[in-house]
Amino acid sequence: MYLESQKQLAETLRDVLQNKYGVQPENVPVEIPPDLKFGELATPIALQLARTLRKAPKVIAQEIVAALGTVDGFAGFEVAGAGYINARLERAAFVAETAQAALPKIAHTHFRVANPPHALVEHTSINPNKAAHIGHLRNAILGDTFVRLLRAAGHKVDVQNYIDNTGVQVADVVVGFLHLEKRSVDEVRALVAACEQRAATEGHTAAIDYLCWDLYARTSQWYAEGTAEENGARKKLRYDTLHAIEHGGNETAEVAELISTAVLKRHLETMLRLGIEYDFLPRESEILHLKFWELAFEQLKQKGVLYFETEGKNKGCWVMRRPGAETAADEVDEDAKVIVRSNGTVTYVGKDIAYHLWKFGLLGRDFGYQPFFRYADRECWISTEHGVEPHPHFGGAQAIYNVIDSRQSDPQANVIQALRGMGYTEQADRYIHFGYEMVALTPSYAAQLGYQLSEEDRARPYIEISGRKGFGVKADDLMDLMIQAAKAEVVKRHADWDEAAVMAVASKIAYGALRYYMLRFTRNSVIAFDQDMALSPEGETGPYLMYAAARIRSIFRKAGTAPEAALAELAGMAELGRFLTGADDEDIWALWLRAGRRSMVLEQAIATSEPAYIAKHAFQLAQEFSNFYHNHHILTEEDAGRKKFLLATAAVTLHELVTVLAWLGIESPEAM
RNA sequence: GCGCCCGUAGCUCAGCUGGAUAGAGCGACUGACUACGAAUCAGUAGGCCGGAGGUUCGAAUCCUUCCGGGCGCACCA
Repeated sequence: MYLESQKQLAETLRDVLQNKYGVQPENVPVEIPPDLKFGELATPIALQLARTLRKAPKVIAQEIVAALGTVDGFAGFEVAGAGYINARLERAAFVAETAQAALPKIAHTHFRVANPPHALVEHTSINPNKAAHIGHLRNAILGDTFVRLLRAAGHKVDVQNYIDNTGVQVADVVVGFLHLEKRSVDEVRALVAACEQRAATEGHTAAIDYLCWDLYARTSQWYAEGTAEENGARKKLRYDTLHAIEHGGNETAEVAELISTAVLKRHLETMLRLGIEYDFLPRESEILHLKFWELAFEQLKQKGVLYFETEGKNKGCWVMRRPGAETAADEVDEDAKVIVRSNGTVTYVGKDIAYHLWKFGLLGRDFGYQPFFRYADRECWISTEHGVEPHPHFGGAQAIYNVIDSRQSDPQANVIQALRGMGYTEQADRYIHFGYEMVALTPSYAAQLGYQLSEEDRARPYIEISGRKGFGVKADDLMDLMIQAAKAEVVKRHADWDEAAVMAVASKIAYGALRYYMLRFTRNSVIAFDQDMALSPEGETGPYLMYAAARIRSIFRKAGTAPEAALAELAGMAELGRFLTGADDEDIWALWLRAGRRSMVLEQAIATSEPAYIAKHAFQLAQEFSNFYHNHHILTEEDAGRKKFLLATAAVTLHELVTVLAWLGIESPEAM
């Protein structure tokens, strides 16, 4: 609602400027003033035009206000400060329309886009060789939330989780199974099956991903703990194993397939706990076996992006210029990125270029598809060499978002550079590296988890999770710990609830707390995770937001009416203005204004690829409601009309809060 | 050496395309439950926005430079 008012004012201003001064500024800024006393919208346009029009800003502002006259939806305009134009909204109309928009039927048609953009979001992408950890959770939660935002805005979105099932990390656990533990293929197969059975009864700590977590650590250690000669042989074994897996069609590759598939299933289960689902799982093995690279290589050579180096350190390689590289034409570009090695094999970036050509539908070849994992209402597909028919089609997107941590911005930039060099500039512009910083632990939480910290460590703002130092938290363990902690709080307050009820609510609180904590920080800020901070009922946390919603629901239970009914009643009320103009009513107006701000915040969050804006918005909404709740007693209000209005205010808050929390992937319990 | 990110209140962080008195949470201190859930709310203290130049009517925001911190820069995946 707010967004519509803002756009309308900008348009009207544009007309006025054109008619009166014959100017067409690139953009007409319409902002939200720092304080309600300045109105609900404001523009500094007169200040901007002062120079070109050679007039005092205040004079221009007055002229514009005069020319604006009356505008639908606005109560008036005034000149303030050095030359601001402040706009006051027609409050009653704004409230009525915001309430209307919250009614179910209208809400659904609100964001129907005629020709929806097709976006592809890739996130999670965990090496399928061990259990997911806390860092992976930030990736998946960020990606999943962004998917929800795009879908809320009416985009068509495919969610992909890229699986590197033929990489060194998988090779390492395969080395562990075959050479440290000396198991045969059949033994590994039996072990995978046994783990699955045990996990079904004993829980996920008995599952294959937990087992691999330890084996992977042991193998990594084993590479370095022998004599120099032994270690050399072990390194060779590692790369021979890797190459056998890449090549396929042998027992080593079969073990890799068994392990990576079983671990992948576990990752999907882990993420499903947080409501995170995928549409398609493209695997590295198919990119290799379906020879995506050969097609890409032809294109790259043809378009001159790759050239064969005949001099210098990269002699004998096919290389590509790095973005922003400047070298004279006759000089050897020693800094160039190698795409094909002198032995003829392709590097990681090369494979990634091929994969991204596929994403944009520019490769001319497709994966085979087969169903892999069943969700409540849909199927998750996986790539395969020879797929089933019929199958859905993925790829060919107009825009892509890669949720990958910031450290990988260099290879990402190389892929974008290659696309640009091939003339796919539009695609390069819509290739978004959705980067984010790492998740660490607060020193106190690291200590709580049992890690030994030095004096120096304790003074740090955060403790980095590091395989080398042995700091790591499995995602499932973390969620279990959080549920236990939440459970203790729920039991304290609801001694009469049965175990199932307590667990259901405790899980919602734990998952919501976790998701909110991962989302409240902007992407390029390091998160120092702390369970107690995330679960705190006070402050900017998930539980605080859920509590606000639970309290509103409680009001409606006591009032004996439903939020929808309260909103519907408001629609029929006349003279809403009388509830919005009193000296004590400013906080109510502020709340409606916040409630009407949803689409504005959504647009901003998508434009900047920053889900944290939504988290912030949800918090402010809850906070303003709590303020309102303490200032106005709803159920004892004697003025019947005013009581209805207060109830509708609570109803619109609940509706907005629940909607926005759903975008964040957070469910709020009825009571907590 | 080159490139990217960061430096805002005691701590952790917001601050939208430059705009009105720089905000929030936590922590500290004061208050508010015989009214809808106190897992709450209200208030107070706390800031030369890393330093210095510059552009602008206007800079936490843009440019230059320096200081301090983090991360990248493989014929590894």
